[in-house]
Amino acid sequence: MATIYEVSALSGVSKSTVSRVLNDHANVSEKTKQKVMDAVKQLHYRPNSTARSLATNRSNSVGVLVSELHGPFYGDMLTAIEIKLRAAGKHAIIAAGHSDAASEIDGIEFLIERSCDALILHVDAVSDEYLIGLSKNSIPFVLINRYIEEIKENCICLDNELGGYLASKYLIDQGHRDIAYISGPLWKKDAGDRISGHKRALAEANIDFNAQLLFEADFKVKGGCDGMSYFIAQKQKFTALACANDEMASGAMKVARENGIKVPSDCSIIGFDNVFFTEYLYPQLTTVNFPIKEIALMAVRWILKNEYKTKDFNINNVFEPTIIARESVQYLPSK
Amino acid sequence: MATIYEVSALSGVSKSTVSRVLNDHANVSEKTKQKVMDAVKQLHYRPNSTARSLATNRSNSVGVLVSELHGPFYGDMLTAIEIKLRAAGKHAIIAAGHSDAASEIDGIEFLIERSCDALILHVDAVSDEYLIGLSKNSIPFVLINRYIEEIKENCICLDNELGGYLASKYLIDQGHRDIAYISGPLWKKDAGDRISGHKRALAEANIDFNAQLLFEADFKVKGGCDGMSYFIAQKQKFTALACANDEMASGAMKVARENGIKVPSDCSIIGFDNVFFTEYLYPQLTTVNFPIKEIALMAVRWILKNEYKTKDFNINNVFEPTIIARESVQYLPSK
DNA sequence: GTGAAAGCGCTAACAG
DNA sequence: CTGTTAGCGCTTTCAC
Repeated sequence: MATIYEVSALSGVSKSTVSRVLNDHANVSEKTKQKVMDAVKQLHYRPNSTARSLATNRSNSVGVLVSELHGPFYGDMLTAIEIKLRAAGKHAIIAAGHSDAASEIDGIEFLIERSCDALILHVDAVSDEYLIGLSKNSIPFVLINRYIEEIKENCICLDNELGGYLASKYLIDQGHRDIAYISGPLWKKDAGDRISGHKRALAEANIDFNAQLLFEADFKVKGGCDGMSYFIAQKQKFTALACANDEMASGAMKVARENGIKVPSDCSIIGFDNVFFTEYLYPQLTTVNFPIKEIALMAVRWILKNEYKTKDFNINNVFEPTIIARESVQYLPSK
Repeated sequence: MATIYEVSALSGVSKSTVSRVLNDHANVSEKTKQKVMDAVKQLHYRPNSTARSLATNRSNSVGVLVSELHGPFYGDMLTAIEIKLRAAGKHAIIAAGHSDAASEIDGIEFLIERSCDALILHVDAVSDEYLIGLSKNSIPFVLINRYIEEIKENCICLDNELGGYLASKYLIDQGHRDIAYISGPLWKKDAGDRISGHKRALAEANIDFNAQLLFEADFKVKGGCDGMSYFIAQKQKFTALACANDEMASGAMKVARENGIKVPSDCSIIGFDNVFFTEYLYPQLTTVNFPIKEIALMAVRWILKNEYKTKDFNINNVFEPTIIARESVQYLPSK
């Protein structure tokens, strides 16, 4: 790899000047600029960004930490972030936290060390305190899908409680009163919020919350399978099932089918997230839309505004979920 | 952020010595080691990896370039890579190429600039020549899912031709002779290989290839929908459909259902990749297994062996696909 | 407009 | 065992 020295030598100017033309600084004559550019081309020169970072203490790259790398949800999020960042001439450095506090902190520190200018974090295991502490640090960051009062300006999230409420309200409006619920891990904030919304909807309709109709799973397909199997074994009556995400809903649907339970005629099912494949399930899954793409884009705007001062965007910190009605929920006439 | 100078000052030793203990070099007395460690702890010192990279010309991070960041396929691949790399104390820097040659090259150069030690590439737009040229460069890289004769040692891939062959052979063995095919973009090597395999299976069974039963799509769900719609409109007779990937198969299944075509009794469908959600479709999709996780892991082993000389792994360059029989293909009794 | 020189934070010979 | 001295490749005052 050619260095700035060689460019300087070949073009016959000092390396300061080379640096100037490379960085579009004012006060460089057209002629020398041309000479430098020619040398650059001839040598296939590309500045070494490590050296540049060291000198400027700035890397034009933002670190993105997500809990998981797979799953449709994170995929959509990362894609949106990468495209938007790249369009702004910045780069994304992506790492995974695997929903484990130590691993998440390790990931954050890795990204800071790599001299990222700013961070986009989607973490759930790390404590609020850690994050609040981090905010006193110099590195700016946005938190996706998490709300912490003390640093709410840094948070961009969905109103999960409202989502949980809307889902169950939708079921209730369709005539259901015996509603089972498959939750995510209750220690996760979003899982907790969604179930709170569920309970609020029940309360509003004067339906007692039945603990036997609650199953705590893991946000994965398998958990949905387990949940449905559990409910079937319990022999509890339920005409509808709300799931805290779509993967679990698809698992539940599969088990229902295997047990001869018809969806939606025997049991209505509603998901959460509106992940791409919900549309390809049979029946197509009714779910709650999680505008993850918009949220991810907003996170990038936040970074562009607060770290790179590119433009003065309006930042919207909380997004509202909406119901996507498809085929998996059916009206239940009251007896 | 504290620097090595401050650690040196606080502990009362030179920065070389600090550097030595930080890097576990031999010949440092227990006592000074302790002093340094104390200072490190006290100052919350973490070495700046940018400076370190510049000095060593090595970053302990490997660049991963994929065509897309979303989709179950890439998600599984990235997860496997990230976990394995991290277990070896290395880090992944991930970028996307978006199946566009310029963008892919840009991504590769970005990763090189960031002084990655090695690269894992999953690219399809960039030319063979570029890659061959790159191999003459100093940076080692593995190519996932692409075979180039000249640099075959760097390639880790699936035998796509065999996969295409097996899929259609499976259909033929089930009694089908009128087989439609929805392909990926034909300029992509893997799409081309898969269809070659399809043709070989047909030829072997003395079935003429019918160009009207071929639809070139884009490997996306939408393409599968379009393909199925096209075949229906054509009014060509076909009792089975092979799709070059699962997303397209799911799209085709959806359109079939919307048109009253029952899968598999009216039309058998086979996919390719064995992506996680195939199991949650209805009927569950019969498909060709693409051991992407194993392939991704092998790529990391390649890097560990060739760049970091950690262990002398055995490298397996080509993997074989297998049929995963589920519910979407049915035996067709000959008349 | 352009060059010289210092320095970003760290590692790596080379002495001692 | 430890300190001194050069850099790694680039940016950035400060002179001219």
